[in-house]
Amino acid sequence: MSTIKDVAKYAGVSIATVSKYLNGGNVLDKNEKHINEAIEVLDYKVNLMARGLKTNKTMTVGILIPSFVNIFFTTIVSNIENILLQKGYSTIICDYREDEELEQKKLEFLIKKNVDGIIMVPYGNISKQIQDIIDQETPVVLLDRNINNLNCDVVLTDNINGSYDAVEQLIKRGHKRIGIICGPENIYTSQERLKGYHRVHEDYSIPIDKDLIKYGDYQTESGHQKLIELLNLKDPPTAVFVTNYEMTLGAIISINENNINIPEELSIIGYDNIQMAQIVQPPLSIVTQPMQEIGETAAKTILQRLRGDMTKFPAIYRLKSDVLIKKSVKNIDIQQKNDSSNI
Amino acid sequence: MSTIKDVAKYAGVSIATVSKYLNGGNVLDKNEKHINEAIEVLDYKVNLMARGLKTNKTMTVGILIPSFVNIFFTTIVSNIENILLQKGYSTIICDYREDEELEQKKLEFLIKKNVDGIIMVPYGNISKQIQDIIDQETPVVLLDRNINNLNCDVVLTDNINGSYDAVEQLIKRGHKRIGIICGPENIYTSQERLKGYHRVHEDYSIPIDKDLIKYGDYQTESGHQKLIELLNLKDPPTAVFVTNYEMTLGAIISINENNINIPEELSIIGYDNIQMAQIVQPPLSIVTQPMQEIGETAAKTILQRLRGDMTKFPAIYRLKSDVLIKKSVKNIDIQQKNDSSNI
DNA sequence: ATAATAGAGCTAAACGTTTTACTTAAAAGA
DNA sequence: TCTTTTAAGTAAAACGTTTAGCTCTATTAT
Repeated sequence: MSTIKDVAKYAGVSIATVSKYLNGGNVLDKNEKHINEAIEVLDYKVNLMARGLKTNKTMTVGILIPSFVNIFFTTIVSNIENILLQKGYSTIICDYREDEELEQKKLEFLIKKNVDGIIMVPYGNISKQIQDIIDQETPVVLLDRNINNLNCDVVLTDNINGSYDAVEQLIKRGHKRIGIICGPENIYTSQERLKGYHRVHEDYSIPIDKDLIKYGDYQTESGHQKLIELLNLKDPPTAVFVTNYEMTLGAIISINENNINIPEELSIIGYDNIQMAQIVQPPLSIVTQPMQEIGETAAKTILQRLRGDMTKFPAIYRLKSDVLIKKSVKNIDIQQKNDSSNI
Repeated sequence: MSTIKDVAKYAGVSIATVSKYLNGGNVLDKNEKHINEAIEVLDYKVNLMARGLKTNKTMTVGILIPSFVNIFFTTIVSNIENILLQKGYSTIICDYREDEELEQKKLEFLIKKNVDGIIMVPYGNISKQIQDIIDQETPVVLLDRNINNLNCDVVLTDNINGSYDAVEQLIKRGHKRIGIICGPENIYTSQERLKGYHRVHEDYSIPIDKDLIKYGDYQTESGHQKLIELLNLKDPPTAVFVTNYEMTLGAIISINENNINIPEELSIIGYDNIQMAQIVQPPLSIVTQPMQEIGETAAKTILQRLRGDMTKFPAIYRLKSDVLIKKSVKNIDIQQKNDSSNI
């Protein structure tokens, strides 16, 4: 492996001149030519370890997500990675398999690796560690979930209004008993999505039956389980809103297992992931999040901070989600009138 | 940030002694105590750049996959990452979005990052680059796809027999006109899966109708498209074998769009990903690959090579896949007899 | 008692860069 | 023409480690 020394010797200039040129400095035209030729001939590649040692930069961003097998997060990561790469940054991507302890360990690991910045989806009780990292001048961008009382840039989806809009669509189609399968009570997105459910009920003056609110754990199996619980209620809901992708999958499995006729017997709105929405019959209504935009915003924000630009810190980006209503939702206004006349 | 110098001073020993201790050397008990105390008090963390500069190791493995949004590959990556992390290696994971040019660029990027080894799923015409990398003593492990005439460790699934077994199940249930949706003709797994299809037909002395062989591109849309083409044949197949996850998804979409009754009108066997197999009604028969084992094997192999152990190079690991037959496959032996008696 | 050996510690050089402070040459100004 | 300014080049130190080769002390063998 040839070094900058070899290049300098070959080009007939000093090491400092080569280094200067390599880092965008001005050199005489003839020297530029010689240096370029030397680099070409010697197949010179800068040693990033040596450079990093001097500059105290690794040109690396750590990314920490709950799971590699969650298409929502990997889509975002793919976008982030591509943007950062273009700017010369590489990424170390870790998942913590939805494990609080592993989350801490992997975060430590990233710090030990001297990453210049971190983009992460927080999960457990990790705000102190994050604060320490920020205090040591390493920028952090939070993804998807906010942490209160933490001065940190964060990119969120507007979960409250996404949820609000979805449930509103159900209400407008005559549904009054609407089940919701939430995530864990202590998770940010879960709280927000439930809040949207509450608000829209309030705004339309529809009382909420506590039995219709089920708390899952954002995993497939809990979606499966909680949907059955909803169906087994004495007075079951006419529609169900499932608040993440995995649980939606679980709910669909339940529906298939029990041969429930969608939307005749039950209307359903799910969350995320358009692919699944397409293969389910009838087409599934969903709340979609702007995954590309989330990735872009996170990447741009960390790049800004890495540049040393701390304007508007801490920045909160709250991106809009979209509600796509398909055939999995039934308009029951008419039927309900029939029902009441039958009584 | 405190350095090894600070630790040495605090502990009252030389830098060399601290370094030796840090790297597993023996020191006097009292010195060990002092050094540990110093590390604790000063919150010392070894500077990996400096270490890397000296040792010429980055303790980093590059991983290159076709797509971050492909659950087959991300599952494998997750397994690899976790094993490598335990051994102190970090990973730089890249995807090339099924783009030959990007594949080359990202591979170069990994090399520029001085990774100690590479695990990758090859795609385009990249054997020369890989050979160069191996020649420069950087170990490479190929995943999922083999490249002929390249001396390189490789971890494969036994695609031929996986495909053979799947189609055999169809034949045993009386199917004689079996459609196959293959991947691109130039891709290794695609060729192997088609080979299995050919072999089993040969072994059961069933002639192959060329019209029943369709070449897709391993993307969702081609599965969608090719299934329709199969259905529109004058003499359509009674069963279809779809040879990867995305195309299976596409095929399911077609089936739903056209309200085709599975398995009454068509039997189907898909590929990979158990989650989807569960949400489809009736339950989908699939060929599953041992993703955990693939990841483990790849990780262990690269670790072995990084250790300098070159026994049995180049090693070829050929792991078995499994065929799960569910209700999406119909036994048409009886019906066929009826059919013929009706003629 | 002395020589040989083993074990631990130490000094100093090296890894490949960047960067500061300085030198030199050329261009501009008086 | 002589001085000042500007631009480019250079020597050398520094970044934080590892490691070869040496010294010193304590133990073992003779």
